[in-house]
Amino acid sequence: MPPPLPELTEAEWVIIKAVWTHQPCAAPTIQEALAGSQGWAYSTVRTLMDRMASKGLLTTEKVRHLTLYRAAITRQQAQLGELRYALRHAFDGALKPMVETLISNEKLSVEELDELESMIKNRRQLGETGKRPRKAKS
Amino acid sequence: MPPPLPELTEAEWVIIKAVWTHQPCAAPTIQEALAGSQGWAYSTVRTLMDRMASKGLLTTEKVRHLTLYRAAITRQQAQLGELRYALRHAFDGALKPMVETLISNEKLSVEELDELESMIKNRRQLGETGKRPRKAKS
DNA sequence: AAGTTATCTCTACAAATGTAGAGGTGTCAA
DNA sequence: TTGACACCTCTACATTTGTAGAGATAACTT
Repeated sequence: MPPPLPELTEAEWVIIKAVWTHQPCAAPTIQEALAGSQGWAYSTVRTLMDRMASKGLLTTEKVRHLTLYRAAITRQQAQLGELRYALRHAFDGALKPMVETLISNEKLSVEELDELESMIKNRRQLGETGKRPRKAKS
Repeated sequence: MPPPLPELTEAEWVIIKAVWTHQPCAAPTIQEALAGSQGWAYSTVRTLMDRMASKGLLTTEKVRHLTLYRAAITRQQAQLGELRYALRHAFDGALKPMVETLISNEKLSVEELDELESMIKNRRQLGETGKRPRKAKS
């Protein structure tokens, strides 16, 4: 079973992003894809991928001599896992301060601010009709 | 020198939060403060704190026999460090999708949505007058 | 069939992290 | 001046993470 909301290390992020792009794929494919940015040896990539598979982050399938890998979690799950980690530890679960910190510390164009604003409006309507996010557990 | 935007491990978060609350403080104070929630031995707490000090996350000052600890970074720095990690790895630096994910996956009351909305309005004004966040580097 | 190439498996090792025991030393109260 | 107590230092060990070499095996080419 993949962890529902995983936390990935730096190296794992690098790997899984390449897997999302290339899957289903073999380890050498990933090694080559990352050769430029990381310069990792084949055995490094392979070890990382196998460890990720035993953690349930990737799945493997053996086709003859070849091992095919796929991501066992979606990008959304991984993203949410990372956010929840920050939310839990850095903000004690308080979402508003977290969003505040983001908005006030990072650069956003006026257009992006517009889009966020309309997202919020949209969101409020769901709230007022009593609808709650399906995924929100806790 | 403290790292400008640190990333903390789970245990480090637990420690530094207690230090923010109690500082300046001795290791036994923190150990006692966390006894209920963590049940860590004194030497565990002490080792963690000393490692954090050598990483520049805490400072120490020796008063006679006693070692006094203080946080070397503010809560805001630590929070931002955590957020930047997520932003960099999970969202490839794209802030808007990150905020979107947060807003659409987590629960926010209508009041909180209101507050976020007015933050955004406020933010937009800064943008339009050409003002840029002082802290935003990159 | 033999050589070359692609892939795999196994093993290893350093650094970081989580956790703690054992024993030393300074301090204060009797 | 001797305990008792508080706090300290040192050492240790398992696990996770980052990184990779060496040698085995399968597969393709001629």
